Amino acid sequence: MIIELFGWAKKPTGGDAGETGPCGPCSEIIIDRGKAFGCQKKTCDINCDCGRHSELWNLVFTQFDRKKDGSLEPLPQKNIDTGMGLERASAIMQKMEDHFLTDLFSPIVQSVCEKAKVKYEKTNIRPVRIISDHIRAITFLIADGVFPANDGRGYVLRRLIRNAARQGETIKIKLPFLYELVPGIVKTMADSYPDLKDRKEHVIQVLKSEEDSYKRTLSEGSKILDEIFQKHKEKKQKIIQGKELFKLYDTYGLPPDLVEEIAKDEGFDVDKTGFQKEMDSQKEKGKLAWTGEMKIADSETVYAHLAERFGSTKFVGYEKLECDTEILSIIKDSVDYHGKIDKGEVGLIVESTPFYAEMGGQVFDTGSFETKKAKGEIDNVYYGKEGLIVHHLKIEKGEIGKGEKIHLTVNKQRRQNIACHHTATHLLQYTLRTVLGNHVQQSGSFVEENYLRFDFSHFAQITKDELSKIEELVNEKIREVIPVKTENLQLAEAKRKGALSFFGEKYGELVRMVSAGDISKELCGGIHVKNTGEIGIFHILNESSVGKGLRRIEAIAGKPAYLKIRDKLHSLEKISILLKTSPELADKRIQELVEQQKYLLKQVEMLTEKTLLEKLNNLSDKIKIVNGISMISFRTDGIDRETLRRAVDILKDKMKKSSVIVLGGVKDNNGIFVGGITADLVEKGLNMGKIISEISKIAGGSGGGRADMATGGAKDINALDKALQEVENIVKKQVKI
RNA sequence: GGGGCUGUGGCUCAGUUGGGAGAGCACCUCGUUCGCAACGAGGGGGUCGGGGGUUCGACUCCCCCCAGCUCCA
Repeated sequence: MIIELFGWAKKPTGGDAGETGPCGPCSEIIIDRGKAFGCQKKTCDINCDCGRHSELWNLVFTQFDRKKDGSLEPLPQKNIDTGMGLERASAIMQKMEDHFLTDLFSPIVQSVCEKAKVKYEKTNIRPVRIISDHIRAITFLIADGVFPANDGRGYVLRRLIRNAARQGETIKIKLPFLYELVPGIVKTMADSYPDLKDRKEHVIQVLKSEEDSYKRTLSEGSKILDEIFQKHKEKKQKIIQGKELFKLYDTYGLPPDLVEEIAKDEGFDVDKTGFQKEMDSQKEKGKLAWTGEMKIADSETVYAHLAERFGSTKFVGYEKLECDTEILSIIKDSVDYHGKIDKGEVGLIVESTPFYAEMGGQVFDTGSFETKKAKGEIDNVYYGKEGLIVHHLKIEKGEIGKGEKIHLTVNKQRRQNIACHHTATHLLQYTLRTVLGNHVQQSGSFVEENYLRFDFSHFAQITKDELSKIEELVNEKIREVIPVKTENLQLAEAKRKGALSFFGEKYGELVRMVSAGDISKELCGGIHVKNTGEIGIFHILNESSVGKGLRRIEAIAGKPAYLKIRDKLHSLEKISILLKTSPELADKRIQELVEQQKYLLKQVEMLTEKTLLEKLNNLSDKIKIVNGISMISFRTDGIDRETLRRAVDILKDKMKKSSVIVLGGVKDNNGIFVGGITADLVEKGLNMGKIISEISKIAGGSGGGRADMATGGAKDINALDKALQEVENIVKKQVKI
């Protein structure tokens, strides 16, 4: 029997009742699977969670925006959210009680059980279900090009992996194990998702590496936890505080339930409510930091309105660099503006444009505009809403208004440079796959006027040799002057022709394929040169790691590359002139100089020490003996703090027991004091820190240190000698006490 | 985007109100040994992640930046 229910839904992503945001009425289709599936109780109805009634499908008619005061404001754009659970549907179709026993899941469940050497029953059910569910999601996410990371969707993936790993432990499977489940999933799902097969190795590699790294994180965390146990045992405290529990999780990634388990073995309790408190306050902080987004939300609604009214902006930039068109709307301060505007910066919507808006990793075009009465610059172009291109104008002269004709011109040189970099990026991807292997997969890219960045999956460091080879091969393809073609095709047709698509990117049915001869075919909406020869030069600037298994290459192409290389050569030339050698020998020469400098510094050190020793040898007549204590208080200028300290050490060594040494001097117009006393005097209660502190004060400075060694400074250099004379009196005073 | 933690010799790390940069392993030299992590003596090696500031003096305190780990969104 099918029951249809009507109700009210908050926004589909959840949240507390009474929360603000989009909402509307909803209907749910609930299926009554018959008494046999239920709890048999008389009270059993659709609210009973016994499993007899199953929500098969739901529809949410989102049409209001709930304000803080509880009022409902109609949304400018209404929509219907609908969802039907595939697993539920198949469970019902196959008349199964448990989703995990349908043919979608049972092979996965089986392999998990085999791996863990457990049966699918009792307390094992929960962990096995979680692992089965997660590993499937994990496999698809990684196959779609997501990498474990600490933000965004990559973070969601990481959480899934860690949670699954955690569940594995409860049924005694040791990390790493998840990656071994991947082949089974690929086998089960490959019929419906043939792409999965090609990505199998990639998924396994990424997953295994993430599992290994999690294992490391856990063992690092365990060390910290052991320290906590140790400390608490000393204090005879048998509870792990909420704050500590939170810190273990927040900072070291140790899940609280794992800590709880280990703690129990050690006879400890954990404060879970305290943990929750800390967690809530962190969430609160995160929310507060979000308020800065409000303004953007404002302009988003304006763009939504405009997109509804005018539809997509017609892009003519593939063929033309300038065009005449009509002003449809002017946006000022996030409002659709109706009057004339003669100054400042505004957003502009037109009927058609040659300007490329930032998308697919390619930077926007810039350029200029002109109407009968006005002209100015266009310095930013972006999508306000899907398909709606917004131009950011700087009006320099005259005034503009809605409905007027306008002439738009793209900056040609800049556009050409961007095209060079974009095509170069495609050649780079081809080359990477040739040199490093087909596992290379684009995971991000950015192209602008004089720079390109390409992130891709690769599991080892790239050697210098490989890097030169890559640069060399790209340049070779440039010199082969290969024509670059673009064609619009059906998605299936493009795939058949072997076009590379960017995993995780959504494509419509009709796609644009950019190909350079036979070597590179990619689905791409960006701007390209007509022939690889236009690129001229390609030069790699840097190679680095962006994260685990992810590398980044930064490069430069076209005229900017030529200028860059020329600058580099110029500075090399300048360097070689300074070094009085040829560019080829410059590096060796620098190495020599560095070594020489090190040697010379050491010589200087040795010499100062030597002269210092000679000086100190002649000091015996300056020793004063008072109450059995040998005292030296001596001025020697032009010596730095470090050397004076060594001098004090040497003297201490020479004079052996019961000695007080204070050296003072002026270096670079600053007065310095350094003093030391022998260990036996420290025991008697003498304190050099105090002595230095006092004499520094006399000379208008301050100072201090340890009982056996101290340093200080003098601002009043003229009082330096007087201060040194005072040493004797201070020592006498200290000895009396 | 917002927090937390970490960054010290080739490696693993210590460094306690700011006051001489250290240990273990590795390396080099000499000697004793020559049965498996040999021993003893001596030695080389550090912009204390980078840049500012406070101070007589900063590995240590303050500010900014970079990298890694981690949590939240």
